[in-house]
Amino acid sequence: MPTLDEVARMAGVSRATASRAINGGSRVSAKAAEAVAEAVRTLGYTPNPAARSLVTRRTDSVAMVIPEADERVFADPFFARTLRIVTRALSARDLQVVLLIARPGDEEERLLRYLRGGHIDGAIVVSSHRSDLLADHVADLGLPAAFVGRPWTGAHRVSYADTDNFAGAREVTQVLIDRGCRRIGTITGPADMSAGADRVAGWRAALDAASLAADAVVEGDFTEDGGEAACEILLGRHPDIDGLMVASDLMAAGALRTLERAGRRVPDDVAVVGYDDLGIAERTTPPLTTVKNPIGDMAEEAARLLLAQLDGTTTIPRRVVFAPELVRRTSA
Amino acid sequence: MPTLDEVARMAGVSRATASRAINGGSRVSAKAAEAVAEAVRTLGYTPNPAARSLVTRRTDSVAMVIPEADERVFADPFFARTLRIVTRALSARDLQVVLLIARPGDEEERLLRYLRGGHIDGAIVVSSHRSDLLADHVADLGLPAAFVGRPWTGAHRVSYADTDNFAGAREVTQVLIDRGCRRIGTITGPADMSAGADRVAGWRAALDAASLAADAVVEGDFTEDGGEAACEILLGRHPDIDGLMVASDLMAAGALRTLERAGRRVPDDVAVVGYDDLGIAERTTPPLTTVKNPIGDMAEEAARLLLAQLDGTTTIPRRVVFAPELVRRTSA
DNA sequence: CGTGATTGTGGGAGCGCTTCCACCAGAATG
DNA sequence: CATTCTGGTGGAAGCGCTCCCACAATCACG
Repeated sequence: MPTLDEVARMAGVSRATASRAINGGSRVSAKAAEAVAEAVRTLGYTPNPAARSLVTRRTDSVAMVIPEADERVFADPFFARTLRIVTRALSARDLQVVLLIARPGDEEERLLRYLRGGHIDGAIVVSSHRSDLLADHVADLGLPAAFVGRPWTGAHRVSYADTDNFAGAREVTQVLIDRGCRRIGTITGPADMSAGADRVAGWRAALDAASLAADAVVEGDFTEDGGEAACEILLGRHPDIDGLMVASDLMAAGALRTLERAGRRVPDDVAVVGYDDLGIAERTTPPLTTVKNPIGDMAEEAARLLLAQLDGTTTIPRRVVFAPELVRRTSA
Repeated sequence: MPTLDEVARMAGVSRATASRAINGGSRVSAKAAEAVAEAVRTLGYTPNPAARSLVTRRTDSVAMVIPEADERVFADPFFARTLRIVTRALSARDLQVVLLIARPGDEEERLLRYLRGGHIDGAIVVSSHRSDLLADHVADLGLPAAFVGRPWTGAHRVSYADTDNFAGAREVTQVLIDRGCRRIGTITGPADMSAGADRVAGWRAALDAASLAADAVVEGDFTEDGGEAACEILLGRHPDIDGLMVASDLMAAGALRTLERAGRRVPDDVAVVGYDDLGIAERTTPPLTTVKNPIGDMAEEAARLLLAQLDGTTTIPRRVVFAPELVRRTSA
């Protein structure tokens, strides 16, 4: 590996000048700059990132933190999509994305050590569990960071991009009410996640406004199998259900399987709505009426929020909330 | 940020002893080790990775390289699954995974600069396009690396884990032959990917052995919409088809949609088999007879192959090929 | 009690880079 | 002609760490 010294020697300049020429090039004569460029080319020189980072105190890499048990992480297209978009947005600025999947509790200490250790300049965190205190920890560290989805705890101390899950859930539940459903149940997301909690709240608000009973509730886990099982329980407890708002399309796909097995026609016997619209909703039979979760916007915005902090443009926490959008198909 | 110097001073030892105590601890007295540990704890010391890396010439991080146009990357569950498994396997060894998604051609130069630049100790590459010369480049660099899936070019120069796509495709095509299909078409993967090419070859071999015509071929792109479109073309050209081997379940799901629209019953009019069995195959109607692509095994093995090189255990390229496994469902 | 091994320790060099600072030529100003 | 600026340059310090090496202390053994 060639070093800056060799480049400088070959170009006939000092190491200081060579360094200046390579970074930005202000205060360097055209002649010197050209000689350095030439030397870099012939030597195939690449600056040693460790040495550079040691003095600049920047690493030009950013962590993408996913505090989930990793079995769940990629079953949901949510994470993959977020990861892809964040990666693209950041690599446009020559930042590398370091992937950190940490089981909560278990590996939290190790995760924090990593975040604190100067490996990375900032972090994008996809986290909204009640139990994890990542937002507080990150705020304590003073680490530039942006959250995708409102963190359950410490939300006011960090920047985040979110969508209005409450409004989205209320709106899609209203679709059920408008088509005449009178006994409307829900399969929720995990109760310890902000998206889960907000969506039940939206469901409940719609029912309350229509003076309908809001007691047919079963908690799911955002997986397809979980939706299938939850729907069975729900059907057992409330056989008279004629409408079902499921907190994610993946769970809704599972619920549809249960309904079919139970001989309930969708939407005639039971109308079903989902949430997310990440592709799976159009492939179910029947295709799901759902709410578009603008995760593309959220992920991009989170990247922007992080970049603003890295640039030092701003240091006060900002929140950006995107509106969800109703998507009508045939399941309700 | 506390430095090693401060730790050493607080522990009442030299910087050298403190360093030894922190790494491994051989040739350090119990008393000194304890004093250092105590100082580390109270100071909240974390070694500066840049400084350490500068002298050890290791970074303890590994690149996961995905040379695909990123729109395609996460539509297929293949990448997400691979990524998850590799990440888990490597983080068990305290290696961080840096995600590199590079559009081929376009950003190849930048990718190679990154790989060469000392940012990472090794790479896991998911690549098997004819056009990319990553295997050769990586071999030229002498960078420890392992490929998931046989690279199209330079395969003999690098370690890789693969599955026998030829055998798998032949076997699943035989299912069609055995059930009495006599006019068997295929929707292939991209012709410039080794998995795509191997699977058509397997299909062809099965038909040749049974003395059946092997001319009903349309190229697909491993996406659901692509499968749908390819199936339309195929049906137009060869309306007499009674069997269809599709090179991926995702494409097969699209093909099933086309068949349904065309009024062909599956499997009675046209029997269909897919490839991959990554979850989607059980959700189609009817569920797909397919071949299990052992990507979990492949990803884990690739991680192992890389670790072996990082440990210096071995330097000669090794290949590991996993057997595919037939999964019978109702589509054929 | 001398010799040689063994264990623990600290001094110091040096990894490759950026950046501060002193310097110098030459242009612009009084 | 003396003076202030400039733009351009190189010397040298120092980022925080590991590890080589010299050295001291302890031990085993004849």
